[in-house]
Amino acid sequence: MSDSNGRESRGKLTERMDAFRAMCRREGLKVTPQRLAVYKALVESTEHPSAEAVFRQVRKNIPDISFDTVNRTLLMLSNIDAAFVIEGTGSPKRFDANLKTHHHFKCIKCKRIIDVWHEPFDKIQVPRSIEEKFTVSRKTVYLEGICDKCRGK
Amino acid sequence: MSDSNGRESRGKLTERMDAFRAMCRREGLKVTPQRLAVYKALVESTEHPSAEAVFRQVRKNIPDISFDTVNRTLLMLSNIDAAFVIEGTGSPKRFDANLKTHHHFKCIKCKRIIDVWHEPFDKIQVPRSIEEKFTVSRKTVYLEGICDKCRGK
DNA sequence: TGTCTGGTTGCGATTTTTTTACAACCGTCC
DNA sequence: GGACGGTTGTAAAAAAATCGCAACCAGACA
Repeated sequence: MSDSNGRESRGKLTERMDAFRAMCRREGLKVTPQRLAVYKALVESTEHPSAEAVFRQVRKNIPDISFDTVNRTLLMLSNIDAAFVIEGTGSPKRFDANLKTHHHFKCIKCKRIIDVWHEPFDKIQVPRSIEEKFTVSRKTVYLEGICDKCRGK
Repeated sequence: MSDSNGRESRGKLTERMDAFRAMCRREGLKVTPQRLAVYKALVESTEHPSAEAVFRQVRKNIPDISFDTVNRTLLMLSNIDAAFVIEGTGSPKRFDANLKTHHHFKCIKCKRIIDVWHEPFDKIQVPRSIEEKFTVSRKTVYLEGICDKCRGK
């Protein structure tokens, strides 16, 4: 179950953590406290955080974790399709563990990334000419511009 | 006029260069040999090159140009809407001077970016809820996956 | 055409972001 | 409980982007 924003409700966190453990085992990856903490931080964030931001968050609970481990774990998550790197036009990489089909708007001023929930976007059909040649693993609508907070300036 | 790929035909290069001169003047920017060379290299490329790649190309004609100038010029081009930074999920930034509405497929293995020309994608409508709050300056469909050349491996 | 002015360039140095190497460590399996 | 092999932390460096400044030159005007 999810709320109107499509975000998993709080009670589902335990379930997602369990599912994550299962994914790791399925992939032959060890379930370590660091990985659990990184995944949890990403799932709980609504900010589409960078590795640096996840690092800051995770460090509150595991002060000795290294940035490298956080970064490697995030890349691992996108490898096993437990999360993905958000499309966008600049560094640093930004991550998202919300696997429900949705889209993004990115403010080019404040770099904020806002979820866009819009049925018609979900239904776009990849043309056959592409589907025949390429294996499309991700399709999404990407919007860019100025957000409400930055527009006033 | 453009061919079936939407790419400007060769004979139009002079026109585009003239148009670029005009854009610079309109923006109060000086027309320098470096800027002309960078813009020309980007227009002539079909590779959606990175700053580094444009740098390598431009250096063939202007051996003493600095990377910094190339990079600054590319960012300038996107500022005046003569080009844009391509959406995508990793560094380095990739640029595109083809302003005709089109979309991209990016191969996550070889990082190649392929133009996607597909009418229905051009017609997607930004939902009112977004349009009311934000100023959308760019909207595009972004596809990601494995390209034909990488699939065999 | 010569001169002036302010934007532009090239350089060097820095910051930011990402990646690598490797020894110590610790989940997992038996 | 013990062994194996993947994982972690550390330090270092590679990759990418940015900054400050003196010399330079495109554009404007005489």
